[in-house]
Amino acid sequence: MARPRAFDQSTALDAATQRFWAAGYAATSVRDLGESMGLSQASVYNAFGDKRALFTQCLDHYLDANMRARITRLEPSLPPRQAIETFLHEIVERSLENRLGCMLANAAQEVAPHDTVIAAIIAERMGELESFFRRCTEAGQRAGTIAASVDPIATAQLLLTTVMGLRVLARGYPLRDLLEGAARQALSVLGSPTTQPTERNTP
Amino acid sequence: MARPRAFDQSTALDAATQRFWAAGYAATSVRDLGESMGLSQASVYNAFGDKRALFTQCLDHYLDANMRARITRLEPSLPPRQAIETFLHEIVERSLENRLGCMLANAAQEVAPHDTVIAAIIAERMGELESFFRRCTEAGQRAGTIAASVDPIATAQLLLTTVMGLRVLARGYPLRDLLEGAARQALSVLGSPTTQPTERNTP
DNA sequence: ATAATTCTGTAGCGAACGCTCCAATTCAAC
DNA sequence: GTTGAATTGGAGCGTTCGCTACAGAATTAT
Repeated sequence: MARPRAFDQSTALDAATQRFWAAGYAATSVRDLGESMGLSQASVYNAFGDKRALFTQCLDHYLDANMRARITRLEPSLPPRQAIETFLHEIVERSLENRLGCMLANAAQEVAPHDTVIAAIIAERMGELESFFRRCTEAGQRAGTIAASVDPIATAQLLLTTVMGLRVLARGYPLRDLLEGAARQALSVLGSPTTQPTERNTP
Repeated sequence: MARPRAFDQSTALDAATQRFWAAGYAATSVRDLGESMGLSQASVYNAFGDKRALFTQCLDHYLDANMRARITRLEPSLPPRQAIETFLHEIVERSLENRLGCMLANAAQEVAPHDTVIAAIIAERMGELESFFRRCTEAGQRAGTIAASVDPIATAQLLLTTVMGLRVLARGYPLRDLLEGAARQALSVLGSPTTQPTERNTP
């Protein structure tokens, strides 16, 4: 009983996400977003609300498609220690492919201090990543691949911090050697594997 | 033979730095900066050039007054391992005092990808911090307070990454327990002290 | 076909942006 | 005291900002 949308909502959200990811919130105008999505400004507002509402949708979209997808892909399919290692290695590779960094880290720095709603989203998602690292650490200890002496909570906290730090370096100091060295050293807190070696690509 | 400035250049730079630090580059207008400095727009442009030039001066000013000052204060006055530990503890404390995070990390994320000159400044300063951590690690090994088995380069890379990560978390997930746990775990890669205990505040 | 309802592009709103011009003011040098 | 160079505040330049009003196009229920 009404005219249907001439564009795909999810595709448009992808395009907008890419823009926000690359340029940040303040430096991206609604005109830029419309151009990326192939829409007029009116359609943007009609379909997504105002700029801030669109940003939160993009942030959720990004986190579902990247961080959460990575967790749900790695956690059930790999031994816990390898899941942690692969997560970090993938972050390093993605960080070297482009210098966009992580939209979560970018948003945490630019938007969170001035927007309590978005800050809550960010804190929740960071907690989600921290929990993933803690679950994997504890599972690795039960499996004997991670030293029983390490503190799973502090380890998860360090790994979360490391991921965020890597994402900052990806934007400001993007050297492969640096990112790989930091990731390798962070993983060293898991201790030597006690049953089977799970290290990869470490000369 | 000319009218002198009615304001102190350094004081004004402090005020501008605070503004940029809190709100970022794009979200701070020259009118905001003038208001913070107590100057009209014309005086701002006359004394500091355009907005971008002012930002680079603020960034340098911030880094000299914070990061570099911290290094030059700690490195000569503390044993190397304690210098590293104190550096991280101070970062945690500063991060909990306010949620401004680190202007270096903020700039790396917001400005560096779109400005090669500022990107070069940022990379150089990050290298400076990395070098500090490496020097301290090597000195600690010579002094016997840091395990000889650790890799000083990778350790410095991890510590740099940790500092950047802590600064992101300070803005998006500012929990004392999280920051302290991450810092403690990062310091654990230095190994157990072999001569005298230098740990502090670890229950 | 007609009516009802939603989408789309254009145009434009007021406000804020970075930046500049200019007359008035101020103070060291002479 | 006069001169001259630099600083100052205010007005305003053109542009872009987030957002909206509105008329026409497009589609389904009747």
